[in-house]
Amino acid sequence: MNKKVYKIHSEICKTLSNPVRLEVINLLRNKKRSVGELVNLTKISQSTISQHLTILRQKNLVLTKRKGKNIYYSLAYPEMIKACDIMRNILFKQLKKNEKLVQKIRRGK
Amino acid sequence: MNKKVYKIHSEICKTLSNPVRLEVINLLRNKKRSVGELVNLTKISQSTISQHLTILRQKNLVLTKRKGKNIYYSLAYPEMIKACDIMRNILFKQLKKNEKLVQKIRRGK
DNA sequence: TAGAATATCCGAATATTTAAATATTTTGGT
DNA sequence: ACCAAAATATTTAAATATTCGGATATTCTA
Repeated sequence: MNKKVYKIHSEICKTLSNPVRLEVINLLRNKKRSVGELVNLTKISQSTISQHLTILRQKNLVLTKRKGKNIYYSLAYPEMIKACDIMRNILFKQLKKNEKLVQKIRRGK
Repeated sequence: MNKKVYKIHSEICKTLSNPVRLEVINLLRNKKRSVGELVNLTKISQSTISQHLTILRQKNLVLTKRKGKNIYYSLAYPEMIKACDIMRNILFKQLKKNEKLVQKIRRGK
């Protein structure tokens, strides 16, 4: 595999490696949402949300469509959700393992 | 979804958002590999490879097992590869779209 | 216990994140 | 067509984080 592929791949991952952007992506899972909706749903500042949407747009991970006063964002590649879900499952497995470890240590005392 | 989940998820993605670590993960796709093997296969400095392996270990994304003089690394969650492959497919789709765009612009001239 | 394999420390260069302030864009009413 | 207001985007700068390889340290085996 060409090194350039890893570089580009890493940039996609970097785009996903921010909690705000992951929350936004998750909110776009099956619905288009306007910027204002995303601000309300996340309770994150308009400026911050807009900046993160800009990043997602620049990386071509979201699409935009104006409807009246609002601009609606949606996922450019809905299969992105699958990748996120796999990672979330791994995350949950890790948490469970930690729980078990904590319990073992407790019992060991 | 709890904000903490997005935070942890973002840390997994951050761990993946480096070309060296992605190359290592890809090399571990179906084989255990020693540090030296990874250095030789990637042509990346021993120091750098080791630092990235440390990060992968800290995030519990790889497992280690000593065999003689070598320490062999393997994937803790082989399904991680699926997530990577989905992202790589998205990446390829994006590249194809760009190619097509370039051709359109060329024809338009 | 020497030497091979791997890990850590360091510091300079670079990148990311945030919200306030400000700018831009577009609508909807007249 | 024009204007006020709503919606969204951009700029800025300080705080923080990441990355790299050389130098060095540690660990383990034979």
